Amino acid sequence: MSSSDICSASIVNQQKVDSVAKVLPAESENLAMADLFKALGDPTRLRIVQALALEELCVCDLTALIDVSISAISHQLRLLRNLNLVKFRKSGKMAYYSLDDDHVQQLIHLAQEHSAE
Amino acid sequence: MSSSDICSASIVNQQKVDSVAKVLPAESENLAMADLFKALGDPTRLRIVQALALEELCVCDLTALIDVSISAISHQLRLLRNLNLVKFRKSGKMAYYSLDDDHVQQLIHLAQEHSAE
DNA sequence: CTTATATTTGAGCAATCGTTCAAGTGAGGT
DNA sequence: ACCTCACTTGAACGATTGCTCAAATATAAG
Repeated sequence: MSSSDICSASIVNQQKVDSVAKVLPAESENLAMADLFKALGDPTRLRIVQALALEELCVCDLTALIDVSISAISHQLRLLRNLNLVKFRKSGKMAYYSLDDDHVQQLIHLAQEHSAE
Repeated sequence: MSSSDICSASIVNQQKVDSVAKVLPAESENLAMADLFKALGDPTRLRIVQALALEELCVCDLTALIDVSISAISHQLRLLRNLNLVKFRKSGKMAYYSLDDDHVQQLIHLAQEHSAE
C-alpha cells in the first residue's frame, strides 16, 4: 500500500486518529487476543470448550459428544492446550481434559447473549 | 467416522456424556457463537472493532489507523456489518462506522484480561 | 457534463485451516 | 512376550480466508 492510496490529509481527522491510535493495545497484545478469539471461532473447538466448562472429560467422551474423529479432537485439544485454555491429567491409558481459564466461561456466556438477540 | 472408531462403550461414561449433551447449546446457536468469535479472531477485524469501540470513524480514518489497504478494510467492514457488529451512516461521500453491539466491548475486555496473564 | 474523491465490489491468488488417514507411543491385560 | 486400547502425531487433501488489484458506484465540485 503506497501513501497515495490514502485519502487526502484534509479529510482524515488526524487528531481523532492519533488519539485512538494512542489508546489501542500494542500489536503483540492484539495478536494474542485474536488468537484467543480464533480458538473459540471454530464450531468443533467451541463445542469442546463448552463441554469441558461443564465437566472434566476424556478424549473418548468428547468424541462421543461431538461428531468428529478421535484424531480431529486430539488435534484441536493440542491447539487449545498450547493456548492454555485447557489442561489435562493422565490416568492409565486415558487423558482427562478440563478448562484451564476462568475467562473462557464468561466469554462464552457473553457470546450466547449476543447470538440470542 | 465409523462406530468402530469410538472407544468401547464400557469406557465411555455414557451417563456423563448424556448429561453434558443435554445442556450444550443447539447446533445453530453453536454456529452463531463461533461466527462471532471468528469475526473477532482476525487481527485486522479486531483492530477495527477496538477502534470503533472508542470513536465513530470513517473508512479513511480506519485505513490510516491500520496498515492495510482501503479495499481490505471495506471488505472486513462488510463482514462485520453482516454480523450486526458494526453499523454505519453515510454523509456525503463518507461512510462513518460505529459499533452496533454492547457485548463486543465486554468480550474484548475479557480477552484482554486473559492475554494479560 | 466532466473530473475528483470516498467507498464498494468481484476476481484471483497465496496462505492458513480443519479434516481424515495411517503410523506411532505408551499403559494395561492375558 | 504379545495384543489391545486410548491417545498422539505427521502428512496430505480440499476448503476457506484475507489480501491486492482493477473496475464499478456514488456523491460533490468545477
